[in-house]
Amino acid sequence: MIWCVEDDSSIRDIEIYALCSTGFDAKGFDSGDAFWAALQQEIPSLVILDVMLPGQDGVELLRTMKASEKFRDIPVIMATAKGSEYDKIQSLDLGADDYLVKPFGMMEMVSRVKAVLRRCPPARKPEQLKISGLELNVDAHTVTADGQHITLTYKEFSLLQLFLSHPNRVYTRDQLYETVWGMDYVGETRTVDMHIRTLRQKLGTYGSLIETVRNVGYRLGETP
Amino acid sequence: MIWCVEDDSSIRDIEIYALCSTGFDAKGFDSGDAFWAALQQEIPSLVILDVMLPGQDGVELLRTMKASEKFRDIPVIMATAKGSEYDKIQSLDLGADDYLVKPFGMMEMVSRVKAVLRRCPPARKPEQLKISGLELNVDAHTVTADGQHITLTYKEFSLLQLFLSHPNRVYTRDQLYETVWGMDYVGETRTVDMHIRTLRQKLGTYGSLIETVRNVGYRLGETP
DNA sequence: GCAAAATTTTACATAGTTTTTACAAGGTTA
DNA sequence: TAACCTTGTAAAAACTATGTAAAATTTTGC
Repeated sequence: MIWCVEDDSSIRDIEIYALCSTGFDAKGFDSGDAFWAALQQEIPSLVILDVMLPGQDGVELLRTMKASEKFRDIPVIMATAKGSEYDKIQSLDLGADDYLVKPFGMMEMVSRVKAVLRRCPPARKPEQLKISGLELNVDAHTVTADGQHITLTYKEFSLLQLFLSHPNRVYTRDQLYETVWGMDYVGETRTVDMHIRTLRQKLGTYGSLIETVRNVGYRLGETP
Repeated sequence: MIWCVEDDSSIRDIEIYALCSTGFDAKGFDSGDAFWAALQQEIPSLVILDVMLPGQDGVELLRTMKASEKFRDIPVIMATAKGSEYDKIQSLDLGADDYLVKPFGMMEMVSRVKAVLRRCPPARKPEQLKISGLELNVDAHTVTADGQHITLTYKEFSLLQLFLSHPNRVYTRDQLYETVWGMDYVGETRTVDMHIRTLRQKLGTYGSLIETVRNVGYRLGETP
């Protein structure tokens, strides 16, 4: 998914059209604010960012993105009518991957998008789930609390993974059983409770993050 | 080491000067042939390639490099007076990482070099994999532990190579089987476990680096 | 084609995990 | 407060994945 942030709708539409007809999936935003709001929901694979924008300035947005752990790795191509060397250097040194000066050809834009993406695809980072000092690494299948390694069994790990992927959400025992055990929960058994217990114990201080919701199930709170 | 391939010595010298004064290590070549000859000896970390060159044409050189397994991954920035969109697209689609149109500012060039290198992290050579005292050489197909040579069979070597290429990551038996054996793992067979065992034995002290993740698979830890 | 090496299968032991059982503790409701 | 229900806790029982050894099979080198 490629995002085009550009206030001039005619340019934006052409960009999106050019990208889509090349086989990319593209979406447009007419202001920095709209872009920033959408960014909280979804991570695009590349952003074409206009410098002169209503709302937040493109360079400011770039600076904020590169300062953020979460958005740092999103490739950015700046696009603007400001073609001075200073402008280019500023953006590139801030972390932009390329800089296009308007008016630019759509074919060139597409080629540059491809060139940048060619270098980025292995942008896969290890899937990490984290809440306060509690970290779970899916790839390594490890859990650490304040950097200290914690040994969990398979079921315990699965439980914690489920909780961490949806903090604050309450899971009934049925749901937990069906998700982690992959079977229907027929009822009278203390298996889930048992595992919650051992998990809480092993998590030490962070064990209290797992809250009991009486008559419903369990939930992972975000604050200790 | 950054290489500037450019027949105009005044431009070449400025480029080299700009790069060197930024802290890069730069070297110049005045013809495609000289560049190509040097390439057989050493792999630069980036090449700035002029299009109009005596001897071999820059675009031709680019095409040849990208067709070669050995040189494919070297980042290339094309630099030329030919600024037509067609020229840019051609080079970018051939695999160039950026395209500079002369006359360009040296500061911009340096920023673009940095931008490209940022995305092509370390030109890591995968032929030497190492963890603590355990070394695996892909080219020589040898393994040493604290300098002591260890004889591994083909499967054992492949397994260890896979582990070393992604330390800490857990591999399920399915994944190991599919990667090393190249077939679908149907299930009930102890083949993988068996090979893990012999591998552990042969690695001696380092055998304990291969950790069992119960119900999941195996992982190569980074610390003994 | 034979011997040696490598690989795979088989079978069993073992260690660790998972589940069950039983009861205690703590809330909730009448 | 008592009866009732839900959840926490502990230990034992049941179970299962993995370690291990040796035999069976395939591949390789000569």
